[in-house]
Amino acid sequence: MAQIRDVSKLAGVSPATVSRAFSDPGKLSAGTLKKVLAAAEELNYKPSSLAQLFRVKRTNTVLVMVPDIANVLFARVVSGIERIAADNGYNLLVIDTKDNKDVESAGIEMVETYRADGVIQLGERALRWLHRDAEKCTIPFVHAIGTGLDEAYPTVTINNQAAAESMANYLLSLGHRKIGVLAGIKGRLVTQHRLDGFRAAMNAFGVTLDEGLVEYGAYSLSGGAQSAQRLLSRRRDATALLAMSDEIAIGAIRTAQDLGLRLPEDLSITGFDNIEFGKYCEPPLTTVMQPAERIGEVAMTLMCGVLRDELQGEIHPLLPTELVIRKSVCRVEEPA
Amino acid sequence: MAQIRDVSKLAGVSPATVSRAFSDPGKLSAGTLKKVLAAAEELNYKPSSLAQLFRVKRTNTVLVMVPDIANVLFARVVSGIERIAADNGYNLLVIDTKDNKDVESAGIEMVETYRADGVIQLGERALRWLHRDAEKCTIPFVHAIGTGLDEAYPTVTINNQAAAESMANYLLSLGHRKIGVLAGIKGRLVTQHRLDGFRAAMNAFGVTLDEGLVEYGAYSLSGGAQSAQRLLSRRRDATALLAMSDEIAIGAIRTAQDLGLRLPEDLSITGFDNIEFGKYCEPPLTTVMQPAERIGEVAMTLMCGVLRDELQGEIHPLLPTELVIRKSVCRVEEPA
DNA sequence: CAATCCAATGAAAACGGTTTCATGACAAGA
DNA sequence: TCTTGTCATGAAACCGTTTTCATTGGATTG
Repeated sequence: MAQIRDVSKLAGVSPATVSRAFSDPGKLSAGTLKKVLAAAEELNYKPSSLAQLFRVKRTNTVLVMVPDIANVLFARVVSGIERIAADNGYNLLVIDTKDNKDVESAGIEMVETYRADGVIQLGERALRWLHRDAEKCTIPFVHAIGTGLDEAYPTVTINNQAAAESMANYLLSLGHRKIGVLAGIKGRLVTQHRLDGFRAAMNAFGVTLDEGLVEYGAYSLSGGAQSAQRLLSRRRDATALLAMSDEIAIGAIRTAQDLGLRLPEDLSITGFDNIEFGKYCEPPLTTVMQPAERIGEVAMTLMCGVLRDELQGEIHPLLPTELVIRKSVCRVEEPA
Repeated sequence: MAQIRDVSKLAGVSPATVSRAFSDPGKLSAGTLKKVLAAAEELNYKPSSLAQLFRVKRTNTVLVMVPDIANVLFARVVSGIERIAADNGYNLLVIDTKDNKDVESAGIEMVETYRADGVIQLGERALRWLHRDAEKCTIPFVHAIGTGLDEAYPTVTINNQAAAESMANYLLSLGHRKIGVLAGIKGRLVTQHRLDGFRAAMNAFGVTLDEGLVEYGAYSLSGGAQSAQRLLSRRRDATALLAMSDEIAIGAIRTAQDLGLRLPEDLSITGFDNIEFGKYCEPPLTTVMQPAERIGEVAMTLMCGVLRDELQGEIHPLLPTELVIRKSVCRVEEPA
């Protein structure tokens, strides 16, 4: 590969001039610029990013840490991040953390050792706190699909509590009182918040949450199928199941159907996220829309702000969710 | 951030020694090593990747170009790539090409300008050929989920023709003769190959493909729904629909159900890929398994081979597929 | 004991750009 | 005409490592 020196020689100018021809063409006279560009073209010269980045000590790269890249929701968020990153000339380094603490903390190191300018983390834990000296950890950091709204770093997520509450309200308004909950993973804050929202809605309706009707499990199809299996084999009095993700819901639908239940007549089921598959289920899934791509876009936009040191506006945006009513829920006859 | 010079001063050695303490500790005497490590620890020194990489002219990074990162199948392949990359100390730069030629050709430039050591491309077009001088384009390149088996660079994919053929055979063996095809995008080679396999199977059974029964469309849920809509509104004599992806199939199931068809009694439907959702459909989808994660793993393994210049063995592996029989297909009564 | 060899280390030259600072030419203003 | 300012350009320092090559002292060999 040709180097700047080769070009400068061929064009009869200094390396500095060649450098300027690429980084700040306005600084050169028209004649020199043309000469340099011609020489560069002839030698097929392209500045080495490695050398450039090393010199300016920026990588133009942001690291995205995903708990599971194969998960539909996360993949959509990444897609949104990617779009904005591309628009702003950033590259994306993607790491699938597999929920593993060690690889998460490696992320910080990547910024400290200049492999990335900042990190966007998706999901529960804010890896920032894994740093041995969290208070002093000042790397550019954005947390998406998480929960820490009171943190110093930007976060972008939805109001999980309110979203769950609105879904519960919908169910309640249709007469459901015995509502089972297919919760996600037990310790998770998201799970907690959504459960809180559910509880709040129930309380407002004067009914208290029956702990026997909540079942925890993985945020996945099989997790949903299993949770539903456990719940349904224990309790058959629920008229509706509120699942904490569409995947859980779809898994539950499978189980319910295998158990011979008619949906939604015998059992209403609701999801959360609004992934595309929900629309194609049988019955089509009633759910709450979470703007996944948008979350990614906003997260990356915030990251751009941080990196350019011109962050402005809300740094804890709460993106709007929306009830998506399809056919997996029906009215339940009020007991006489 | 502390630099090598700071550490060397504190430890009372030369920068070279500090460098060796990290890159090749065996070269140092036990005493010096301990001294250096202690000094580094005290200053919280970590070598700057940027400087290291610049010096050695490698990035330890491979670029992955995905047509659509939010697509379930591609996301799984990326997941496989990621696993192997992590195991081998490589980072992954991910670009969502959106099927856009311009961003695809930018990928080559990223290698030429030292932003990545090589590129793995997923999907149809081998971007390598976008290079202005393809023959001379010698960047490390691996093509996955593509088709060019005769190329000079490694490829990893499945035998699309054989896979489609086996599915068609299965359908034929159950008595189906009027089989509709929900093909993917028309120009695509994958589509072509799968169609070839289908045609071969039909011919072997002595029935010729009815062109009126093939419908092209996007490889997506909505694409499948629309293709099915078009096909079914035109022709109602098909007893089975062979879809070229699970998403197409699931979209078609929705359409068929909306049309009031009972599945599989009135219409059998088959998919392709074996994404997880297929298992949870109603009816559960009969499909052909494509080992997505494995494809990713193999692709990255090949890339490691190329980068280390020790490529050995088959460079055009054809990964095994497998018929996954569930419930979306039933036997059709032979006409008397 | 002298001659060799080896292991441990340091000095300094890369790596390929960017950027600062100096210089010279030329135009405008006094 | 002399001064001042501006613009285009070049020389050289610099970014933080790695790596080559030279040096030293101690161990090994004949």
